[in-house]
Amino acid sequence: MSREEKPITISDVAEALGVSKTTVSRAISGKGRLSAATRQRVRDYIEEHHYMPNVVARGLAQSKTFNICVVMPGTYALVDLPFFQKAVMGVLEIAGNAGYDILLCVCGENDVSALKRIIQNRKVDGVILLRTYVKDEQIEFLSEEKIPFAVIGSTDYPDVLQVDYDHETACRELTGRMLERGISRIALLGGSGTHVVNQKRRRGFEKAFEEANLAPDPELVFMDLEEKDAVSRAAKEAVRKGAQCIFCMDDAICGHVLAGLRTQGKYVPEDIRVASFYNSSALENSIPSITSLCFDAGELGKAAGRLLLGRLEGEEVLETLECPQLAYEIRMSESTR
Amino acid sequence: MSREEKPITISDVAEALGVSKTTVSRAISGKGRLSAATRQRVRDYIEEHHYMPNVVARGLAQSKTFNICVVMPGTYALVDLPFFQKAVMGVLEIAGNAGYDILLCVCGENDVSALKRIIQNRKVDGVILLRTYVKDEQIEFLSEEKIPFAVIGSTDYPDVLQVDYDHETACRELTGRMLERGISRIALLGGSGTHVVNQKRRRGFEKAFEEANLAPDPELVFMDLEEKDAVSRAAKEAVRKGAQCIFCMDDAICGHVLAGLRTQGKYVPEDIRVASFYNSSALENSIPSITSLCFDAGELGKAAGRLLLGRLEGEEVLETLECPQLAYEIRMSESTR
DNA sequence: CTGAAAGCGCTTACAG
DNA sequence: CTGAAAGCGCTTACAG
Repeated sequence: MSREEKPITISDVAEALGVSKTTVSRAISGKGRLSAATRQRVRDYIEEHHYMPNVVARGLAQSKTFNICVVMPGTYALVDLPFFQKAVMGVLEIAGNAGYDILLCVCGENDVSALKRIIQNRKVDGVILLRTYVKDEQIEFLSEEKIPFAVIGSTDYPDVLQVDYDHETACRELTGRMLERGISRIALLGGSGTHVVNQKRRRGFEKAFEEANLAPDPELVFMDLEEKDAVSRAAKEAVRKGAQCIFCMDDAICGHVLAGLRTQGKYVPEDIRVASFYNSSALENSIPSITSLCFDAGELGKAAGRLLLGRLEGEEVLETLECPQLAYEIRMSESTR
Repeated sequence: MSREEKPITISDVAEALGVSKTTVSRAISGKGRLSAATRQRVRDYIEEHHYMPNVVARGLAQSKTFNICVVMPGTYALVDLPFFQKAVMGVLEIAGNAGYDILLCVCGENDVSALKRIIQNRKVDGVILLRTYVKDEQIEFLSEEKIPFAVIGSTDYPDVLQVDYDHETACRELTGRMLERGISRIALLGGSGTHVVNQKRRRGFEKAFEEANLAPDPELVFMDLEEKDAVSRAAKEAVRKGAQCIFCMDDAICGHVLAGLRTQGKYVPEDIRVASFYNSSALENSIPSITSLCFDAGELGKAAGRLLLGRLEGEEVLETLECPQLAYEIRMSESTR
């Protein structure tokens, strides 16, 4: 079936079989009554002649596209993180199984124009956001437009399908373990505070201190570190101020911290300990191995995919906020010995 | 314009203006004669009322989708490489500017079923392959079906739009530089030999030796290294066999080599030198800095996007094979001091 | 310069 | 159980 000899259509099938298009359509979709005999006849023919319904035409008739939009964050540094790549693959797997495809979109925190265009062009049936912000224009827009969507990450906006790990608890636990060992001069290096996940991580960090009747040294908390140099400087500062340990909010920051420390001739864990609130292949080759929190980005992608598809296909009742508490893992390694 | 109050259609516009749908359609597309006055009237109305044509309907009428499919390689290890991520972003930028969106697809070297489904569902107007194989089922399928497509990487299949750096020359040059310095016991560690790019790299490596009237030690060539452990073992072997330098075919392999050497207590470059045929953010934090070949994956993505769009929009004459020789960079760093 | 009408390939009330 | 017909929202010969 090459492009020249035009693809066979539902009319061709109907004609060949001496039935109506209606019948063929029903045999395919399974909707409406149909004698088992004719249904089988149609299916056999279709099978034999490799007929494939034109999804676009079906979409027009049903106001569906069988596409879902996945929105990646626009910040250059972020896009590089294996996290998003893995999450997309997770969504892809679930969507593919249900006959949906993935339309890619990149949005900045303050520029949702790409998403708007896709929605207004009606190219997709639903959307999955890979990252949430405290004030989130994407969510506001999608809610306003009443587009079905799900987010990876948490949000306080009402009625949104969301899936996330419990970052706050995870960070609290990891921090708690260090405090138990009497290590309390801990520096915290993080990215943008406008990301919900970074806020949760920070909150978990602080909670662990509260529970131990301690308080983190504000001088050791460095947020909004958006690029490599800023991270290196913060790491240097932390060392200078006598930090015993550096907590990194994600894998990218951790990579930069490790590089910065090596430049300074500081050894991990002898001179200073290091841990990361998110592990990834970016840290995989590190020696020493890095103490870190392990989350499965692929699982998040799958969960978000299932949530959205349920909303798309299932009963409209599924209006509830959902948040499967996925199980994270704390991996204690050489870097905090 | 929320989803409840149905989106305004071309008929609504026509009715409101007291003209025909034909006229509205022409005012938008710019095709066909139309008085400047009415055209302006239509455009003003559209602007004011935020009318957006339904791209799906237009697609059905024109047999177009305004989507292009980007095919990522399915191998787990590969998907992680920043290269593909960057390339996709490049395509996204070009496609977006032309009003096209990106449909994502993952294909294994021997499993093109995902691509087939997308094509047979007529979800896209064209395809971009991010990786080529010596025997390439994707290319065979797309050629057979007469689907417009472009590839990133080289191929010997006839009549395919392709864009690539000159890996062979680049690798030859880098290898040559080491040989000039009298360093000739060089190990080569590479991934699958079924990838065109890996063959080119190997060929460049060998050519440099030939030009110097030397020959590489076959014992120091390790191909088809598909996972971390295999790479580590190969690195160990290379050391044991007295290699002065290890060339890594890509960033992932290089990362594993560096980790493996550190485990063995070998220092770079004191004990052994290391260089990589592809640089990426994965190596960015490495200390010492790594001698490497630098290619811009984003540029490749953009070039491939332009090629395909030209083919899609432009004259059908554009049947020529094209291959802009993009300029690579050789970055000599500490790891080969 | 402008429009009526057919068509893109499906789906789905409505009849029978 | 099956079909004729209208409709999804556009585009495009063909007339005028």
